[in-house]
Amino acid sequence: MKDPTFSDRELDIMSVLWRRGSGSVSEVMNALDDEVGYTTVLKILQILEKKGAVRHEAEGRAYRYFPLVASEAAGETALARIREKIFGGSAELVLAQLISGREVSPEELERMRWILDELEESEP
Amino acid sequence: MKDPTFSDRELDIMSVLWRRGSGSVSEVMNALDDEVGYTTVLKILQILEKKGAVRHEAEGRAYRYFPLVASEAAGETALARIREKIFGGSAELVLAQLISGREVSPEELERMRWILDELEESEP
DNA sequence: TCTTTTGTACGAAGGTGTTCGTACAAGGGT
DNA sequence: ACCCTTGTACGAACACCTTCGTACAAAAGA
Repeated sequence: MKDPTFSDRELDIMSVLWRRGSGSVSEVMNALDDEVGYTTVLKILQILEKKGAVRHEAEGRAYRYFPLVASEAAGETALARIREKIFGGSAELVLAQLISGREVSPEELERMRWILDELEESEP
Repeated sequence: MKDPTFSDRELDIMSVLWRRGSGSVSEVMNALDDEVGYTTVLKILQILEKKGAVRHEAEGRAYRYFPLVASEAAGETALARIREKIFGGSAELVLAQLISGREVSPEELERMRWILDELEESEP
């Protein structure tokens, strides 16, 4: 699946699968923030399956769904679009927006510096 | 307009207005990457106007459209969603994805460090 | 065994996004 | 005066997303 993109509800459901690793229909339904009917969740999982974003295995009488698209791949696509269309292609502006208006712990800040350090080492 | 979100084509068009500051229908149409009919662009601008995302002024016989929603506001909404749903709420992971697989110039890297430095100063 | 529960499959309805055709108005050029 | 260009307005068509009702199957409980 190239350049994976997801609609709002699809993303909600993929998000559950990424967090938990897998999920039955009822597990996913209960993990969602909004109240969504059982058959609605099932339907969207079937749509995601047709798209190649998830697969399922039988588990007793029910199905267990697994993500096939990695969250990083979805993140790359989504982030690239935002950077390009909203921030004029500037990664700095994305970073600025990312940390503005939220408290970032010193530990997290440390780790973010570290990420930048690593980049510098690999690419001199 | 609270928590501004835009569909694909709407975002394309807002992006043009953000970059250029304003645009007539034909200016926007020509600035788009895809080939889109004149009346399609007009229609979407009218929809954006009804939503309160743009306004227009008469300019001769034509209209000139101006963005009312700031790109930062759209960016905040979009980025928050991605961080939450795709990266499990982690800003570090967003940063990691942001710089992975693209060359980042030393100057840009410097400026990104500087953004983190500034945050530390303001929030000790 | 009969009923209830738990599950999948599928179709239909309603909403939104996207596209363009067509209609119509105003100016410019000849 | 008459067309051609350039512009807005609007409706219709089509696709996709989201939701759920209904149908049906299988297992569990009475």
